[in-house]
Amino acid sequence: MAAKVATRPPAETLSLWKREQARLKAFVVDRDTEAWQRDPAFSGLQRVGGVDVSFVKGDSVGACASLVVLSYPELEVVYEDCRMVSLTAPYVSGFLAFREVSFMVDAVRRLREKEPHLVPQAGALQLTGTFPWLFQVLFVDGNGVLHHRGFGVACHLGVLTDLPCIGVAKKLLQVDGLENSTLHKEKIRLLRAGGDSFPLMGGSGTVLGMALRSHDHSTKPLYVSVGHKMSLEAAVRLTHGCCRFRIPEPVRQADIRSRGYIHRTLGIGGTPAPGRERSRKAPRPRAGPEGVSEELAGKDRPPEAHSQGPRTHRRAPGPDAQGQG
DNA sequence: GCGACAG
DNA sequence: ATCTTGTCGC
Repeated sequence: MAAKVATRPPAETLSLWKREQARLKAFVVDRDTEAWQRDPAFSGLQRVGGVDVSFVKGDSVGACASLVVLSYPELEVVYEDCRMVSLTAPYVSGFLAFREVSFMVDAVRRLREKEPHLVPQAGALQLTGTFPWLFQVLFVDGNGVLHHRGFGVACHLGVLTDLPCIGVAKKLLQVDGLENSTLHKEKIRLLRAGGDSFPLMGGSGTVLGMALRSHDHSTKPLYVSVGHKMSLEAAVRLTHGCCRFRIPEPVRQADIRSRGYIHRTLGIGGTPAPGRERSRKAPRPRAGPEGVSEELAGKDRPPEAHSQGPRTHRRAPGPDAQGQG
């Protein structure tokens, strides 16, 4: 049965949420805090994470939250955690975090708890200093400081977990004077190669984020903004370095896997199809967080097979990611 | 009434 | 955010 979640929150609630955003915003660090972030080749970066929440169609409560960890620079999945959750807050633009962020924090906490179990081959993972985060930066589906009040979900998650976070949105949030104008579209047209970008300046003269052409064969840009503990420049450069396709691989894998989990668990649509769960050829019912298995690791083929076409060389994620001004 | 609306 | 179907290119 498709349960329903509260409709639009009363103004009083939104007021509280705004206050909470303002309170937490003071903790955002919008500069590089880690050595690898300043390294031209991101030397020392070994693990990148991605989070996403997918929804059950026709059900405003049921969803799947997922966290994946990928190796860098190979971008192969080494960890996956999918979990069914019950949403309590509706989606309100500007308040996305209040709908999704708690599940993401939970997933991070689960990983941190079972992390000692997972640290694999001692040689393969040379995390110097080693309070060994299994991942060192988290990609978030949504904006960071590019937000109505400068505190999008990527900032929110960053502050709550104290982790470096990058906000990656697929559409421009038209805020602080930013608009999807003719001029904006023209700037997009001028992005020629993967890694090209231009700054998004708010009315106050501050650069809120960057529009990034994530790879050579992508026309629609990504909108990258600082979440936490990372400079915008490093965020853009790393985002480019994590794009096999338009969407950064950590977020893309989190999305694919959370949707797949829903599909396998509930069947097509929102109908709990009891027959489907087991009748499928895969006898293995679940792939839980435990999976650091090889089957989970490299076994998926990207849907967009043509994107990796004749052009063999990707741009090295080097100092070429600046683009227009 | 019109336009905007991260996910 | 969500689904579907077909089509194209390699």
